[in-house]
This record gives sequence, C-alpha cells and structure tokens, in this order.
Amino acid sequence: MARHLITSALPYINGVKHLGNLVGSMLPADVYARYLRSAGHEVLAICATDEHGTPAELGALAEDMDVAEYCARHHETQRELGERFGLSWDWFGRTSSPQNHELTAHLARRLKAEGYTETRTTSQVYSVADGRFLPDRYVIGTCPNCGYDRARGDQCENCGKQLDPTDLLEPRSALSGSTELEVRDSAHVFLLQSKLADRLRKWVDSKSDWPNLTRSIAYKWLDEGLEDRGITRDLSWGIPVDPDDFPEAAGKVWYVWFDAPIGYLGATREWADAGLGGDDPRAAFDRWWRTGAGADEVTYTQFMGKDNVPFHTLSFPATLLGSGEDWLLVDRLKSFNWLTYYGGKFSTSEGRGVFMSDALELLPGDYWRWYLMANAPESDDASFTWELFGDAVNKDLVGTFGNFVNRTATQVVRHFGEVVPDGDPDGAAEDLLWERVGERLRDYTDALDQLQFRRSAAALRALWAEGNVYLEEREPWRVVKEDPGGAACILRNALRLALLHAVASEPFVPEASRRLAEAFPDAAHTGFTLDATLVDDARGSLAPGDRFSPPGLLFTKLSSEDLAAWEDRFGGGDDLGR
RNA sequence: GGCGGCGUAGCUCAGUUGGUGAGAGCGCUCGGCUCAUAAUCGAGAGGUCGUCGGUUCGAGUCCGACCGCCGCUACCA
Repeated sequence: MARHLITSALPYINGVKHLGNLVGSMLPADVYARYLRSAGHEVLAICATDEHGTPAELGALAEDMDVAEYCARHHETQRELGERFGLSWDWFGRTSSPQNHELTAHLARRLKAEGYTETRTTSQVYSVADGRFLPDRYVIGTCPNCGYDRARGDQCENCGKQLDPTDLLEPRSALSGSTELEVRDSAHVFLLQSKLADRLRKWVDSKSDWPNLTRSIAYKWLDEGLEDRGITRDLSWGIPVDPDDFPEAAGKVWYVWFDAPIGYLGATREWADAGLGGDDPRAAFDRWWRTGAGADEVTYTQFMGKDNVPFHTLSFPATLLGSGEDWLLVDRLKSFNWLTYYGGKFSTSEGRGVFMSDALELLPGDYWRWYLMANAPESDDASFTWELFGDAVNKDLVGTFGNFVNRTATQVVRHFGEVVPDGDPDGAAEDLLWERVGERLRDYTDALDQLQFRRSAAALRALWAEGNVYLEEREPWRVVKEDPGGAACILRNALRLALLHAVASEPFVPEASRRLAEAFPDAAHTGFTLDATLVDDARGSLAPGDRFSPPGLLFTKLSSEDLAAWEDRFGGGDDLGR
C-alpha cells in the first residue's frame, strides 16, 4: 500500500465547464483516484474552484451580483455537477477560503524572506469610466500594424502581432468602450523566477519519466530564460497583500495564478480542518504536503490541460522551492491535449459544444465518463462527435458490457432461478477463460499504472468482451437442453466474471459497477482489490446457492433519432463550414 | 515573426530506443449463433504511413526542405 496525492487543475469559477475541461483534468484524475483506492492504496484527491481574477469580477458584474456571492453560487453549481459525474474527490475546496488566504500570505512572506521577491513599478492602463486598471487584453483599439480595429492590447488577433496596450491607436476599454484611459504607475511584487531557474532546471532534469509534451514545454521556457513575474494585481477581489510584509503593494491582491496552485494546499487544509484527516488538522495536512512530516512517502500526481503545464512545472514549483520549506513537489504530471467539437473549438460564445450541465440533462455520468476516457486527447487533440459518442455507448457499454451481463442474467434466472447455479465443476475451458481474463486484467492495470487512459479503456473493453467470447464458445443456451449441470457450470463462471467486471470497471463507470455489484449480495467483493489477485478472488467467489438478483439493463441504447436530435441541438459538423 | 506539436485504413486514433508480411475500435462485406437492448462471435476487404529529397544493409520511426492544420508566445485564466 502506497500513499497517493492527486490534484486536478482547478476549474475556473466563471461558469459551467465543458466536456473538454472535464476530460482534461478532473475526469482522468478521478479515474486514477478510484483505481488506486480500489487497488488498496491510500488516496487523497483534491480539487477546488479557482475564484480570483478579472473574469470573476466581470462575471459577477454581468450577473449583477456581489462577487463573493457569485463565486459561492458557482462553486456550489460546479460541486454539484462534479458529484453527478461521479467525481470522487476527497475535498472540493475554494481558492477564496480562509485557509488559502493564510497559505498564500505565508508563502509570499517566505519568498520575500528568502530573497525571491522584489517590488517594481510598472505602467498600467487605468480606465476612469470603469474605475479600474485594465489587463492588457481588456484594452482594445486599432492595430498599428494591420489596421484591424478590434485588436487586443496584448496581441492583434487579425495579424498576430504582439502588442502593448499603448501601441494601440484609439484605445478604449473592452468593458465600457470608454476612451477615457490613462497610463498610471503602480508598484507590484515580482517573483524572481530568474534566480530560481537553475534549481528548477535541475529539478526538471530529475523528472525523466515525465511525458515528452510536458518536458518539452518546461525546457522551452527554461531555455528562453525564465522571466521574473509580477504576482500582484490591482483588483479588489482576491487575496489581499499583507501590508506588513509588502507595504509598497498595500491595497493590491495576489495574482490569481499565484494563489490558484496554492489552492491545492488550501483545499487540503480545508479538508484537514473539517476533521476528515483525523483529530489533529495540522498533522493531517502536513503528512500529505511536508516531506519532513511524512509526505516524502507520498506520490504526487497532477492532471491538467497542456496550457497549464508551464505553471505546474515552473511557476508553482518556483513558489514552493523558493519558500525554503519542505513542500512536496509533483512527481507525476499528466497533461492532456484539447478535446475539440468536430475539429473546432468548444465555444461558449458561439453556443457550440457540450457543457457538463447539458450532458447530464441527456444521460447519466457513466455514459460520458466512458466515452470521454476511451477517447481522451492524450497524444493529440481529439474530436468529439455524436457519431463516435453513439458508437462508444451502443457498442461498448450496451453491446459488450451490458449485453454480457444481461444475457448471462437472463439465462441464469430462466434455468436456475435467482441463485448462483451449482452443477459441474470447472473444466479446461474455464481454466482457459480465467487465464485470458488474467492477461486482460494485467493489460488494464498496467495501462492505468502508466496513466495511459485510452489504452486502459481498450483493455477494459477487451476484458468485457471475454465474457461474450466465453459464452459463444460454450453456448449455454444449447448445452442446457441436454446437460443442465454443464450449463450451470458455464453460467456460474459467467456470473463470477460479471462480478470481476463490476470491480474492474468501477474507475470508469462507477454507477453501473455499483449496480452490478449489488446483484451479488452474498459476495465478499468489497474486500477485493483491483490488481492481479482479483482473478482468483472472483473465480473463488459466488458459492452455489448464493443469491443473485438481476441488475436489469445497465445501459440504455441510444437511437439514431436521439443522436440526430442532439447533434441538431448542439450544432454538428455541418455548422462549422468545413 | 519565434517556438512547439500534428498530418498513418471511410471515421477516431495506437505505433517504446529505426529491423520478421504496418495495427486497434468503429464503419463496410461475408459467415456462425439465436441466450441477449437486431445485441454477439468469427473471417475478410481496405493504407505508395502529407509531399520531395537525404542518411542507412534497412525508415511510419532519424535529417533537410516544402505543403496543410493546431497550439503557445509570459497582464485571460
């Protein structure tokens, strides 16, 4: 038994997340967490909403709400949606929690004490009409390079030229359209990443097991030279800078990207303070995060989209390393490419794509979990299409997994009643079956150990298919007419395999797995672990005469009418002009 | 502009450090079965691995150029 800390990139508070966000971090983190728990390990799965920054303030403004209330409401929405998707985090916290405030202030103080911060004065665009400083991209105007009249202050989307807000001709606020803009000086705290670059590179060098994508992104930033980074902002919503520590930056807040990853710590502290780690919250927290207090035995795995990699390989480690304290750094980092909608971007503004709330309106979480993980964008961007979704559901869940369980259940009940059949002892065909099952199971757990989700889904599908292959080979429907004892043996083994499926499938389709496991009220499957021992455990379970209550259909088939209607509702390939 | 990634069967994608006849799932064709949500099982067809050139005894796998798509470029998060 090992100890595993798992975090997924924090979903931003600004609205319901789409399926791309889900499959890029939260869902694979959950599959992995469930797998490790099922394999008998101690797991702490942490997530939280990322609540600070300009978009949160603007979102609250748009909904005519106090920003704290706005965040509280959206946090609850995201929590509820996550839970309905079966996300089994041990704690779903908030970066706006008191715990995160304290930790952020603490780390900033430590960085200063270690000499890794510096105050610098920068020029910022201030909008008088809006009464606030504007981030570069919230200033729009005419591009001096190509004349595009809606260029953003950081880059012109038309010609691609990088810009400074002051380069723009006829600049105006993206919020109000006001042209009453001023350039004002503002003092900000900078994190001296340049001074930490060598330590960071050495640390990245040691992570030889990281995927190519991850390492190449980290090295790219290191090779170009890590720049010092402003870690405060002129906003009202955020974690306030402690004026005792940084008097020059009093009245400002920490940059959202500084406090967001600290949210992993903050959320863990929330979990500990809630008493979920034992009576001593301090110790409960420390044994997961402080290497001097037991966290050196923890394997820490992070999940995120590829856009987040620099922050997790460089910025956040810089914060932790620079503190001079013994914080646990990430061991394994799994990053994902983008899930696209028919090859195009998921887009809120254009109303294209499927969001978590939409998805659950149509079908339970298991359906989406399976499709998304079996087609996860691991090595490249991957397309969502309704056709593929329909195939994954109808072919894999209904046709292979559900059908094996159902055809087995039907025959058992018809010929032997709602009990595990007695009959002949196992023969050579059964030895062969369980040998094949063992191989498939090994493929499956190997892939999960390596964080290869598409491969593990394919292995699980193959494991399900072994059930149908076995039935086709042994033909209990034919055997039962001449040899009821032989048929009983076949169906008994089929039931045991179904029980194995219930345990093995849990990381991907937890709800269906639970229903299936409940069909065997006398089985000791709660003690089974998802590893190589599962084969013998399953084969040795279910004594003749044990109760069996048919679970009914585990999954419902999707009609072509359903799929066509959904494609129509959400926009399909035809709308993309490709 | 700079950097990075991708381009492999109709579709979505795998292909460790270059090496026996290039793979999976779906779709398609044919066959078996009829217990099962017209589900399932088996067999088969289908690809000059984006283009051109190079290195090598040998390249989808390495190098160069080109074409196409995508992403990043540090104040969106």
